[in-house]
Amino acid sequence: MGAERADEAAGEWAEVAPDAAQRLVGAAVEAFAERGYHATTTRDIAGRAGMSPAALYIHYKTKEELLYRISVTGHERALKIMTAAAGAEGTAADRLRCAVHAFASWHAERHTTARIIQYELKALSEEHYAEIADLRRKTDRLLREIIQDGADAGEFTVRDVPGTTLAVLSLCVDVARWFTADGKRTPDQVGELYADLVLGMVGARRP
Amino acid sequence: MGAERADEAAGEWAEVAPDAAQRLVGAAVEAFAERGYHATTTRDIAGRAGMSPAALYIHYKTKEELLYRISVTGHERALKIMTAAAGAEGTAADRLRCAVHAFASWHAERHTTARIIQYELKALSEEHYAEIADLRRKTDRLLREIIQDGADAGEFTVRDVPGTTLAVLSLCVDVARWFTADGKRTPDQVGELYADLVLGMVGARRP
DNA sequence: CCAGGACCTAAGCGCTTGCTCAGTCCTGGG
DNA sequence: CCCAGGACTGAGCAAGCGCTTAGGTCCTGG
Repeated sequence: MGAERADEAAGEWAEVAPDAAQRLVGAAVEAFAERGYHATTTRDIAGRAGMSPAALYIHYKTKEELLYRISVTGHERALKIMTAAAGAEGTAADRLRCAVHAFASWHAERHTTARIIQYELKALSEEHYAEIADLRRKTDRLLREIIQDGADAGEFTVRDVPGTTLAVLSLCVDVARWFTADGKRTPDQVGELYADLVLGMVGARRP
Repeated sequence: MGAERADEAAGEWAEVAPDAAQRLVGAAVEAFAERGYHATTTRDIAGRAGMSPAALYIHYKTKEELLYRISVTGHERALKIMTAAAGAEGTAADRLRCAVHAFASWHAERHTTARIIQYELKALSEEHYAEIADLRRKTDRLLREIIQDGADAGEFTVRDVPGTTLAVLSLCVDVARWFTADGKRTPDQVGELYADLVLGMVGARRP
């Protein structure tokens, strides 16, 4: 059965209580990432968590609430990563390297969660979407500030700061689409490669 | 009604005959791009095309066949763009600039079609997916050859040719996710920006 | 020892889905 | 004029959907 794999996935959601709710969110992440939100049935989620379909509704009001919880948690974690990188010591190039490495490798390491939060936004309710959009704008702003700092300091050569910010975020986010655990690159190697490529994009590649 | 907008979208599918089949594929592109394949109903597609639900099945055997047709046509067009760029005259840098500009701006211009062919692959049947995967590998190979040429000629500074190829493709493909017609950038401007950024990635930015 | 709440299930409701089919309409060749 | 055949529709089927309800079983504290 898939119950064991669902338990593995639930490791990322260790702070969710009670245990049944944690198993359900783990199962939902797995199923949503594999098949997509709309193609996943509540019966499938409950089955992966080793429960009857009705058990889902004791812990979550609707299927959409499950998606929302996953989305909030994921976005908060992504924002935290970007905040840490933006607040680090060093030159703008150091901070950009750090941010891209962390952001890209997170999208590889947690590609199941990342896939859901990046590609199922349209399945959220309007109110929930608005909340998520706010978190996304904050992440965007942090990265833009790093790039703007580097441009102001003459470290970077950037023609279009918002456009470059968009491209860098887009590059990192799309890792979730193509990354597979059985590929030839580890998440850390992806982070390394991407940090290097992005420093090239802003004209600040190390010698 | 949405029928007029579906007709507009069908302009891209001018060679599809008869007329009803063309309107249906236009309506399907619009609906799939807006809501996603699984969230789109056959009733919705038929309705946008101004027909009854049953009319769809005269021209297409299943809903999946409609997705498959869109996917094949889209991938063939993307491959054609990449082939043209790869076969152009000039240095590797010229060809890379040309390829990225064309590929990225196509993903912006035709972002509805592109969104479907890039993000609904998992909804295809196994046989159809295999056929599409072949087209994707060809596109990938063409871009990799350009980058390899530039690296061999000493025009580019690239540590990891397959990895860089993956990143460049990923960057262009993801345009389909974020691009909207009412944004502040035209498809051509996106192509321009992206070509410039990618030349930076390979360490060959023009002065 | 048992009351009561937390947790879970079997069964199933009302609805929507992809798809079918008998029959109607329309067009063009004889 | 007729009528063959393709395009299309109205009605609807079987299956599957999200979600609810009635009723159990267990665990805990008094």
